[in-house]
Amino acid sequence: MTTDNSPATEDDLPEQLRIRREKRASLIERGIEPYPVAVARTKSLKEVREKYTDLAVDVATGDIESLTGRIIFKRDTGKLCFATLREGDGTELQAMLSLDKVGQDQLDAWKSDIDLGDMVSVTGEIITSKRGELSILATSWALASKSLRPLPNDHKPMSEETRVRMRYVDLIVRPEARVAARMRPAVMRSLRETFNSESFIEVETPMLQVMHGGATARPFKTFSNAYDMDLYMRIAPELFLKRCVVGGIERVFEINRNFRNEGADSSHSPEFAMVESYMAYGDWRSIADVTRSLIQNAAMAVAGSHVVTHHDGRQADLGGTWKEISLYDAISEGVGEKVTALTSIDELKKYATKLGMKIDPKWVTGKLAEEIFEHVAQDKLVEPTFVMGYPVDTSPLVRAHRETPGVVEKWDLYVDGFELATGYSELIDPVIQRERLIEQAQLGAKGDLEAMQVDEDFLRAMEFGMPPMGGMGMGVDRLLMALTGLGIRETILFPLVKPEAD
RNA sequence: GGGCCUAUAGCUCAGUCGGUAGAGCAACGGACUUUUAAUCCGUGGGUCGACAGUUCGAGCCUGUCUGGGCCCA
Repeated sequence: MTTDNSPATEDDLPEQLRIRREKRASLIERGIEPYPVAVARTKSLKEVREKYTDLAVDVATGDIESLTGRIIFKRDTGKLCFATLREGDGTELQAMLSLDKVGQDQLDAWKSDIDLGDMVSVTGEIITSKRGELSILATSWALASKSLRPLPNDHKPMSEETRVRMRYVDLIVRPEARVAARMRPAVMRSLRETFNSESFIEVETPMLQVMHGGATARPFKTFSNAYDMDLYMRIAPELFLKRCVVGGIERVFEINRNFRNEGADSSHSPEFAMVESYMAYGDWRSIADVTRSLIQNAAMAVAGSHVVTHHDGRQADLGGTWKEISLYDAISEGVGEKVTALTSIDELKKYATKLGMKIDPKWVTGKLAEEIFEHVAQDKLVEPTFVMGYPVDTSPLVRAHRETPGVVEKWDLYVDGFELATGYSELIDPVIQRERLIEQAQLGAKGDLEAMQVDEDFLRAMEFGMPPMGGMGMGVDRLLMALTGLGIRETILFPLVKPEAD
């Protein structure tokens, strides 16, 4: 936010903001720097907490330290003042200022100049109070940064909107926000370690693409001035990772952002982190094993167990091998009739209508089958479940099932009722691939905004020979959701939010 | 895209039947040398999301718009 120092604006400020600006001005007038370049700091609060774990009540250690933190509570009792300091990871430590240690002037200055939210450096002895609280008893103190805005009530949760709009404040006041922010990098690290231990190589492929592909989704479109042409934000890295495999990076992965210009809700964000991986000489089964390892190792890394505890206390067991169901078996069970990939669209429409579903006339046969599946089975997909065998017409990059006609070797992994990951035996025949992409392009020409384009360079790469392989993709945000039970906007530090009205 | 809920002090929220706007925390002034959301006494702080309408009178009723949340397709 830009600062506006015009007098009229200053006068319009709410009382609490105006008072703090006045305090800042007063400090400067008295020659006290409210934003010093450096303050004394010999240890973190965490280091002090870890060093003194078993002190008795009312003990003076003789150890002098300089500690910093944000003031989160203040308690003044006249000639003795208490303050709770908090540092970034949430570690707190009490600071004490007494008249006999700091003198009248410094004590008065503390009372008048220091507000909740200010950052300070306190120098003094590490002690325990008469109530046994580990504390630093100040001999001197200095302002590290003056806060010009009051912190929200530390004891009431901020509204969901305020939390998202002011994540920086959320991180100061809400422990769950601090945990969530630190869980994402822990999961990322775990994913990379799992890949590394299996000799996968991490690559970075283009986010700005000349044509979009690798998934069926609406892309964000942008424009390059230098190249004078339209570009697309990538919807998936798939086609580039497969080029890597053609080039001999036989086990490859990428963890990076994808962008999809579609709806946003509690499980969809317009930009989301995705891990995608390909394994030469693997297939849908071997890549499913890799996926399970990635998830279970991530659970172990953040929860110390394959059983994770959600924020609401509910536990989810991600351990062991996971249930597998067949997509078409589940549909057949749901509609009470035998349904296969060869069942006609008219039959499917009849079943869907009987189920009370609204049918989009643009849906192809396979899409309708998937919709029926979601309708009849989604509630049953809470424990980790591989749904095996998808229709060919919605999966243009997957090879045909080795036994079942009309089906491709694709699984979706469901956890907590949402789709967490997908995996294929990849289509490696360039001639069939071209046919599939041409079909997609024809859908696109008919107005399907999610259809893929024909990527001639990708087809050329395939024509050089692509080894048999398994591939997978998994939403990192959704993995965090599965591990924590949080909504996607709580797993993303700064989710897209519309600007506040003036 | 459709439905429902929601917007009031810095923060979290009350606000009855349409009749001059309330609480807790926070802030300001004062007291207090062992507090743990300290306590006690006192004080201030509001364009009730925006615009229009109904009405003698609107935080409250109606409409439109904007932001946020939930559910559905």
